[in-house]
Amino acid sequence: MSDTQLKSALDTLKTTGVRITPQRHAILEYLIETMSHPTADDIYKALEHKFPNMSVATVYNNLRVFRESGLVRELTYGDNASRFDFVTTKHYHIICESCGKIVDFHYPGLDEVEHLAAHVTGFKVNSHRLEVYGTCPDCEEKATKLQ
Amino acid sequence: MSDTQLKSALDTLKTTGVRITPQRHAILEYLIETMSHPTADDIYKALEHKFPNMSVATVYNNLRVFRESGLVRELTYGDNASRFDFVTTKHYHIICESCGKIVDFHYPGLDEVEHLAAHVTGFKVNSHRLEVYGTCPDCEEKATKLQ
DNA sequence: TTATTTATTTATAATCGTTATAAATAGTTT
DNA sequence: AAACTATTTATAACGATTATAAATAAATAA
Repeated sequence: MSDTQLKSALDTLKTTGVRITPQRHAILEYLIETMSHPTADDIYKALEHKFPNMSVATVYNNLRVFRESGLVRELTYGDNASRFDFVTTKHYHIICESCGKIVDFHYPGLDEVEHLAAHVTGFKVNSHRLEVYGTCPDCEEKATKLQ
Repeated sequence: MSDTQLKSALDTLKTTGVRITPQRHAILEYLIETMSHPTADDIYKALEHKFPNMSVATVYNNLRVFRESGLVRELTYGDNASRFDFVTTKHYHIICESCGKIVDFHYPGLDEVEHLAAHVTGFKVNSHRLEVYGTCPDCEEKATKLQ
């Protein structure tokens, strides 16, 4: 299944005239197979045994290429490093404020909010961002144990 | 009305034992009276005629104090500068992807999303963030004129 | 095939928002 | 007034990201 995802992603790149280099292949592969939401540096470190000479800039450059092709979503967090997410189905994120863990959850699209916002402000709406913040079960348990 | 907002904000600070310095007063005043969502640097520049010797660090320090007191909300945008918003009523933001303008809009709290997320992931939920992205009327008009 | 053009990678320096640090100043308490 | 504490200022440092230029690889033309 993740194999077909990779193939389809490579196809998308090919049809838009983006060359598939070994580095790009590896970054995509890693993004698909990992269940985490890695930073650029995570990816860089995960692949350094395979590409000892790869530059961080290459990771950033290619993540931008993937983002522009719609294959990857960038999750930005203020001063902290962005996290990157291979786009599969539409989902939202819940983030642990204690350890930073990001977990996916599904929710029917909030079309209503978009419509209301468009109506009230006169904007032409493109998209929205929704994130939920809290404490994950692990951190919650640790916190209660300490008391 | 913004006068009572300022007074109540100063009260909040006083009761939590935070000193009210001229700089803090001015920053709060500016945040309340401006209808924009300024960056730390915007605030710094807006007040430099009044406080020629004020340091940028002072602006950042005090915005952090205000945030921790719950008076101010920080809106983070990846690599770009954070924007700061005096907390009045609960509202969401719609952001123009062309010029960066931020406009407020109201929407009944998305409690349902929080509940679902908590249920599905086992997290203890604290808050959420929702933003809508699009093009503001001004930029939309400019875009159509160019064609 | 070889030559030429173009895209990509690498290495490194630069940028920019933000924070840390330490000295100077102002305010509070004794 | 003296001692203590909070705050401001000035400046250096940090860390994520981007810009730059040279080196390399791939694609196309001759």
